[in-house]
Amino acid sequence: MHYKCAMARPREFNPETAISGAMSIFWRLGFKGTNLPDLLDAMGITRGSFYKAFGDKEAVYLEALDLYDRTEIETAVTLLGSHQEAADADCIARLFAPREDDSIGCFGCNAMVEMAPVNKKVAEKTSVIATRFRDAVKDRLIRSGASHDIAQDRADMILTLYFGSKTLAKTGVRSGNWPARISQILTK
Amino acid sequence: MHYKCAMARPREFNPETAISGAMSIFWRLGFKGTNLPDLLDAMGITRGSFYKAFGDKEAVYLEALDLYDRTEIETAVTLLGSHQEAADADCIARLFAPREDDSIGCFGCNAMVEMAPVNKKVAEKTSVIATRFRDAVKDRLIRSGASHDIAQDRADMILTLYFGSKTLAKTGVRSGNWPARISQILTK
DNA sequence: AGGGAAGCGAACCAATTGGTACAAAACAAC
DNA sequence: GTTGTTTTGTACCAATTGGTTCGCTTCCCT
Repeated sequence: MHYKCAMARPREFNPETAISGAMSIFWRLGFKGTNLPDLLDAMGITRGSFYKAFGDKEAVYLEALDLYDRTEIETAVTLLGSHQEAADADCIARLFAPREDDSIGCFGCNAMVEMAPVNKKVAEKTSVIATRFRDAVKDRLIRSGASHDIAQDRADMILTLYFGSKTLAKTGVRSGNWPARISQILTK
Repeated sequence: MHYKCAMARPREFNPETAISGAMSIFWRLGFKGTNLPDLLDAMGITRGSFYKAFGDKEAVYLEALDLYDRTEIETAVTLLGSHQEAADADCIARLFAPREDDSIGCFGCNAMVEMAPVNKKVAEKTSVIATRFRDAVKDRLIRSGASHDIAQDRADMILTLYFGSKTLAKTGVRSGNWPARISQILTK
């Protein structure tokens, strides 16, 4: 007789790794632009494991967004939180630096545009991500001595510029010299 | 015997009106998010007419982008070109005013995010649209006495803010008081 | 009036979509 | 080794996808 049997056959894949693969392809191709075969390929698992472990495509997309929040956004928030960096402007401008492939943009921004208007859960997550990012900028400015209102206003501006620059980068439209521009904003 | 017969049976629909309907639904749902039945419904025509008149779904999407350029963008460019409006800041801030339904964002921005990285023609058109918009801002600032470099920089900034604000609006993230912000940018 | 060119719309199509079923396989506990 | 439980992978599925075919209709032109 048995009382419990925690795990019969162990997983052959690492869920975190699989979600990371999902994030990559969703980031590049979007939700509707990614079909199951390609998604499974990117995750390195087969259909059976996919549906058993995660439920369905939407659930994986939401998990990918969570991972994005825990990694990319977290990195940015941490960077903003550490004052070892030189000036606020340099620290913030670093967030605007070009990536390996600018045409993929920002996953959060992509999700906002493609999915937020038609999927409440995505709308909620992307809204939280944007707010978290903005608040990290705001908190840093407050710690640097800005008033609450000034910090709020500048953080709003920087968040908006961030999303705009990531969007424009997807068509290859260059949008100028960010370090100079950010410091200009921060000095009014 | 006949030599030419330009048109046997006349169209029962207005192509411009049909494309306008296509623009509406593509704007709201995106390219991949719009299926043929719904697209045909929005255009008010049937499959036969659709493929005969336009070719395929992609061609209609490109036509819709052209229409967007000729109407929405043209309106903005014209507004920027007329100096009957009061201050530059007020004129530009008007472009940031909320629309009936903010969750649809800006069609050009949506196209940039969803399609530009995977469709060269869309990338080209959206790039042209963004550039045209930016140049209209720049030209206005130059006409108001700004130097070329200053005008270029401020127009870049405003374009980026525009795209960012339209993206953020899709999740309902409010991004503040635009008239004040624009005038702040224009006065350095 | 009648010939011919074009628009129209429904029936049809192959391919792809996301998702399920189920048998074989792998392991822990006994 | 046997049993029980879970993962895995393939075969399968219905529904939907964008697109084509083709007979019927419309109406310009002589």
